[in-house]
Amino acid sequence: MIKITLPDGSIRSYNSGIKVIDVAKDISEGFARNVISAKFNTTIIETVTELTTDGNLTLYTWNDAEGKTAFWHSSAHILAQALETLYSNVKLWVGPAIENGFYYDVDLGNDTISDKDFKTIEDKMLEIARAKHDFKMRAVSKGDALAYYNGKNEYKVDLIEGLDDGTISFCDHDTFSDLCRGGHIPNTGIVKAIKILSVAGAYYKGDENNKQLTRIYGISFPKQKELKTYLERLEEAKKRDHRKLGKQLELFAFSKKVGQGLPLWLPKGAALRSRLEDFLKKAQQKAGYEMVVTPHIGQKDLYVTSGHYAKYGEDSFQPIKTPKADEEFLLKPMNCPHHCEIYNTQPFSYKDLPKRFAEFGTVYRYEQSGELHGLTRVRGFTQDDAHIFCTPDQLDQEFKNVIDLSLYVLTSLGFENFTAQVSVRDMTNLDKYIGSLENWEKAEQAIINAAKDKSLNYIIEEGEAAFYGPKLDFMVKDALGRQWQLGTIQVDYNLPERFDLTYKGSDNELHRPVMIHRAPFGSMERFIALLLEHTGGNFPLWLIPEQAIILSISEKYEKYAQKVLSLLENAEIRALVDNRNETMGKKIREAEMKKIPYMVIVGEDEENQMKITVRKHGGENLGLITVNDFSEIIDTEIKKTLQEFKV
RNA sequence: GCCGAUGUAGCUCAGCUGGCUAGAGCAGCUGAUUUGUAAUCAGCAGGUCGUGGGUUCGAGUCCCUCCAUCGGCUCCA
Repeated sequence: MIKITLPDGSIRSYNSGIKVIDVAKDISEGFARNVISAKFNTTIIETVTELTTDGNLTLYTWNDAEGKTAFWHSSAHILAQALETLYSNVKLWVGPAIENGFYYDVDLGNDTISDKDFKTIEDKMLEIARAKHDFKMRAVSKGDALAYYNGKNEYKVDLIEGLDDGTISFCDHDTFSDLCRGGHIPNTGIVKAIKILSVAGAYYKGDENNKQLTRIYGISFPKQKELKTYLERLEEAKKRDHRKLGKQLELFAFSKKVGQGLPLWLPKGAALRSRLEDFLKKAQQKAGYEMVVTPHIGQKDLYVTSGHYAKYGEDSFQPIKTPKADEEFLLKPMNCPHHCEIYNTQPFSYKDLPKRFAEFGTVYRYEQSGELHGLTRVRGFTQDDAHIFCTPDQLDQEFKNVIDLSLYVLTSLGFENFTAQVSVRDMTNLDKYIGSLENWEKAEQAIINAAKDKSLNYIIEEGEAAFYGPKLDFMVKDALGRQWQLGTIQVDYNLPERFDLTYKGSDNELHRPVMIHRAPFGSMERFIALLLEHTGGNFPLWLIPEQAIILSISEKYEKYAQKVLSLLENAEIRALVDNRNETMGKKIREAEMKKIPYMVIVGEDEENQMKITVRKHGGENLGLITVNDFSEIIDTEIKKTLQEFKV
């Protein structure tokens, strides 16, 4: 009898139906344990492996993350075999499962792969899959493993050299063998549908000084139908792409002439953006921030003092020369140095702190051209920046306050599925961090406590902290599932030191304040991009450029339409009139495509009764109502989505 | 920056293996129509086919350069 722990934790016992195919060593979590590849009856197992603990078998199915990982990792093996068959000089590096699918990094020698070759690769993979080869794990000694790859594949040799003898295993299927730590489906036949998605260059070990390998991305499924659904979803997601919507809704544009990565905000986009700024300004004012304004450039010396010049100087925009030979300015890549200098304009006592300087500060960074991406990654962008200068004792409370503000911002705009990434020190390499151990300890605890306290969905990333302090970043996914960082909260012990910032303590001695960098939106550009993708362009009513469009049934009602417009304007509703000589059907269609939330229809009936007919975006008809009623509907909806920030 | 792909009218796209004055729909303009909940009809106008060079009797189509965009890599708000 074999007991099976199901993914939900429940245990089921079976007398038969499980057929153990193979046992090998699995080192996936750094320790050896037995692995059993199993078949369950013959049908259910589209499933996947196989972990034994205390003689129990944990069965993962296609619906578990672990199951998908094993499924896709196994698919990567099939891809590798296909590539070895099709390309004679191929050298394999690694082929892991990723969130959606898998990839394999290979050195193709002199061969290249382009999307014209995808079909051939897919066909070869399907051929291998259909043959139902079993995946078999096999423990191999370090010597044997090295001997196998020596002279044939320097990448694998390099990898094996870093491994401990006794932890090395291979996976075989058909005539194909690959160094592998395990996690497979029982056989290749379970993979029924395969799509090669793209090729890309990827640096060996992710280091851009190394050779660039070819990375082939693919996805596979146990059923053809699932592949079809997946590809359809991908198509759907592309429709929500902020670049497409931004053009369609006339929010922003790019111009080759202005330069890549430099967005131009069109009237509607600019209005939306300033509405967002006002929203945050209002909350920040309540939270005790003071607005400041600083120039877009600064002397080179400013960034030498801050240390940014040494770090980014080479990669930034070239210095701006002036008629004076020895004078140099830089476009500002960040606002912090300017804000430090604002702090330095007057002496502060501990009673004055915290000081919170906020600015919508536009910064410029010379990002690599291949990195630019719509509004999410640009070369000129505006941060909703603020720097808080406080005493070490105030850090805890300030951090909590900033999280409150960030949460207010994110939830007010409908972001619910965000994660918080807490970046702390690499404890094995403490030398690279500046600031006292005690302060770091305090700050890291402050962040983790705050994250717990606010019951954030957070993960702790060790070693991800900047050299100057720990941080917490809010991460959000775009329409295609790519993660982006939005808001950020960073503790900084470095700049106060470099700019020699001080305050007078109760002991009449000078002390060093702690600095917090924070930006709840992250940047206006990226935030609006992700908001576009989240809402599909159906922004909250308080934010959307046009709240209502007045559609006249015919040109005969133009006067009445204009009258309604002025009434709506008086009620502070953003509206426009479509009085073109077109049919109602067409006007509605266009208003729908522009995603205008309310369509106000005026014709003979409306004019006679001094009322309006209202249709909501999507089709709901609110019937014949007065302008006052409509105005109240709008007010109510806005109040529902836009709450005041409470300190 | 690197690997791969793409670039035809304001927008979305056709244009096969190189062959007459480069096409369509939408948007625009003009006219007709005066419209009741997702496209009224007709006409007109609109393009140095991303840029520069090359091959050819002939290039939107083939080759090279550069620019921009897209998918990744490294980096990051």
